[in-house]
Amino acid sequence: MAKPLTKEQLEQTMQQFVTACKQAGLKVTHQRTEIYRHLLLEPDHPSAEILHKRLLPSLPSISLDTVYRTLTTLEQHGLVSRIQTAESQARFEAVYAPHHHLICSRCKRVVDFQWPAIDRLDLPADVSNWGQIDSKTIVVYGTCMHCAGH
Amino acid sequence: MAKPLTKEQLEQTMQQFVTACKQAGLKVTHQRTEIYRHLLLEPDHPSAEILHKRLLPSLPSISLDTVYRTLTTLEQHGLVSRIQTAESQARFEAVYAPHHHLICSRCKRVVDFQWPAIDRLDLPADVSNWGQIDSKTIVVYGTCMHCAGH
DNA sequence: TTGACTGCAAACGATTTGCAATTGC
DNA sequence: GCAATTGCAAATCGTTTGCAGTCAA
Repeated sequence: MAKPLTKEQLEQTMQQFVTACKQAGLKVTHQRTEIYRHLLLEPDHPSAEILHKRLLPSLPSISLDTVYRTLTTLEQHGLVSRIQTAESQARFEAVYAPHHHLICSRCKRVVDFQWPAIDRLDLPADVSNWGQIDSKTIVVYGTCMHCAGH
Repeated sequence: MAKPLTKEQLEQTMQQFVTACKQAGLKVTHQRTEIYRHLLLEPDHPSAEILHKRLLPSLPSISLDTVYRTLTTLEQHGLVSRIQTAESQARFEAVYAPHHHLICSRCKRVVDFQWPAIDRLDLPADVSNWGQIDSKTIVVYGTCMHCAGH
């Protein structure tokens, strides 16, 4: 279900990120690459605050508002997505292959899963009257094994 | 896609609400019934603030914090649900039949739709290793007809 | 060099809280 | 009458913003 990137995949994705930034007219700053790299390294949908804490050891001077600003900028350029939870803090992830979310109601941890069968399935007919569809994501709520006890 | 309640359905649902409150040991206050009634009357997933504005004509003294507190209380008792959007303000709805959400990226309006085919479908096998599933909801992002232009 | 980006501090908006008065049971 | 609930005001939390200095191109 989870998918840690290999060293090569990480390098390659970082290269693509740099290219995408340049194409978008965004400057490739140390802060931006580090933020993106950490999103890839620990793809557990961290909040801006958590991400900031993770960045401090390698970038002691980075400020929380830069993290916020960068995530917002990258989101606007489709490189990062802000995910929908019922919590107060927003959570972020690097954009990649279509996937869905399992959210534990207790620990609030978000885990990705794939469900190709759904991705292929067409929405009900009457939805097409509503408008133009961009994405569909399944959000599953429950209690994870860890929280359930054993 | 949308489903306004008939007068009888509204009455009946309100009765069930009162019963559920009593069963949960919650006092049936005027504020609580009005909040719940308005969620049923205009099932457009209002934010606490919008709901508060709607309540003011009939309950001029109701405060915004009571609306927040009540929604949180009712949510804890499973009578209301807080829905997941990528916005800063939370949105709420009365709990009822399983349904899914269409969210317009421009106007942020949330519309319900049914998709029984999905409700029946089992999740991928490996998800069962994750834990106990409570609910699954599809969140569809796109641009509604109204915003798209014609 | 120069405009985009950053860090700082202060502002902001959404939501929560402590407390005294009020109300349902 | 008593505990739960409310309204008020103030506090809190997450996030955004103005500004002056800094850095990638």
